[in-house]
Amino acid sequence: MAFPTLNEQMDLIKRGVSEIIPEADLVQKIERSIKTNKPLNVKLGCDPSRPDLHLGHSVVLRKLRQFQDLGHTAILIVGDFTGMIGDPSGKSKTRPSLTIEETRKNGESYFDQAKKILSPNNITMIYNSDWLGTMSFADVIKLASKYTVSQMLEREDFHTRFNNEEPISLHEFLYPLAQAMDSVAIEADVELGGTDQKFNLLVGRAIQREFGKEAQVILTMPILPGTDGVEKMSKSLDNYIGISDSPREIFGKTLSIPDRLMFDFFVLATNTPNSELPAVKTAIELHPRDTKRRLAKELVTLYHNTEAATAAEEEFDRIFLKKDVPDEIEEMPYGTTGAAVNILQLLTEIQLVPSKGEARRLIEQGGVTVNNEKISDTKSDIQLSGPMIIKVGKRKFLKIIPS
RNA sequence: GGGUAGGUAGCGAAGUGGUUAAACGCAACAGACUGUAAAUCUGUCGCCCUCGGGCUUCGGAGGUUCGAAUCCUUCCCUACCCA
Repeated sequence: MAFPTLNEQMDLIKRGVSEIIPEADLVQKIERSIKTNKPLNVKLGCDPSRPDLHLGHSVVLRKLRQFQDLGHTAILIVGDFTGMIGDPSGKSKTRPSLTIEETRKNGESYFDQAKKILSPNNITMIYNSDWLGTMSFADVIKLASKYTVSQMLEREDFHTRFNNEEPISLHEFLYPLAQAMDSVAIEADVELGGTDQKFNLLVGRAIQREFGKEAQVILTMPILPGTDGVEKMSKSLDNYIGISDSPREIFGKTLSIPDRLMFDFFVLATNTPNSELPAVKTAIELHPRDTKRRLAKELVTLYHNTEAATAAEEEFDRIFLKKDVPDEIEEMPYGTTGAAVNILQLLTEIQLVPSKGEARRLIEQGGVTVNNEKISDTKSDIQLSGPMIIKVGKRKFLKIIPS
């Protein structure tokens, strides 16, 4: 097959990237690849500690996909071994370690989800226990001898934690080295990662050289902020848009991002062509609401389809503009017909609200309706006369069915 | 092994005997408004209860006191310095 020209490749590769280190090496590698008709090995290590993928992960996966589209080979490394360490990059705390079984299981699920973004044609998935698992303690000592403590402390989070007198476990120093061994093992030409991975990726270059290999080029992508607009998108902060979320959720959550984040989302998380990006920027200024809707629809389309996107938008309007109810509501059998239940008891028993105190607050704040009627008294009793729709806040719905 | 400084609500961070269920910031939630689950404004943000109040929280356990997150003892955890 013929590769696109250098310029075409670089245009696509450079979209949205934070850094390419060093860019000249990348150019050289691509030129050679074109000349010899040999694809580059593009490495992405996936962190199997969190099994659910969201748009944050998609940024770098999408970059990998772009390399695939250019004809290169994607090598997805499931860090089943490094998962036992738990990558502490960008974290202020040591991560909990996983067992190899857990990381394997998460790796499978990661791959399943990544398939929504990656092409199945030119991809290899490998577990790094393949090579890390066969290293002896002597091998590890030898590997560890190739890096110094001061070099490790150059990494920002280590540095900060050290200065703040926070704990750094010894095994955390092994993580970058282990990840570097991955690059040695698969002879990576390029390794992708978030900007928080920069240090680890650079160690890969150094260790590849130590092992007499050509050093990889590193390509870092910006970290996508979460829906709160403050923290990095992550499941534990519940500020994420999952790629397996329902159309309704993707649409709604997207509309909840702050306006200033819109452009980054377009660049990093959608297929909007480079040529259209300037127009998008203008549109954000002129019609922020419509542009955010467009973003939301594009994201739904990406992970579902166009029809789902249209439906999600219609449903959104129905729920939030017309204050109507969604057309599909979760149902739950509850109580017996004819019985009367106190509203606080009802809300906590169906678990729409964690405590009666919170239920009381919500009612006082006017956030609870039953069959579209606002409940204003916390002492109200609800007559269970048939299926009833309970709404709490803006977006929690449940239909209860008395027996 | 010795010494010192720490461990406060989802996070960050005040508070060193009593109007402290615990300032403030972030995040979250509700309402109003709008251009959207944006922005802004208001309110909420330990549990229970009807207002009023009751109960349990500040690493764990015990103690002093009318009264402790705040003082003492002991245990656990972290960092730093010395050996």
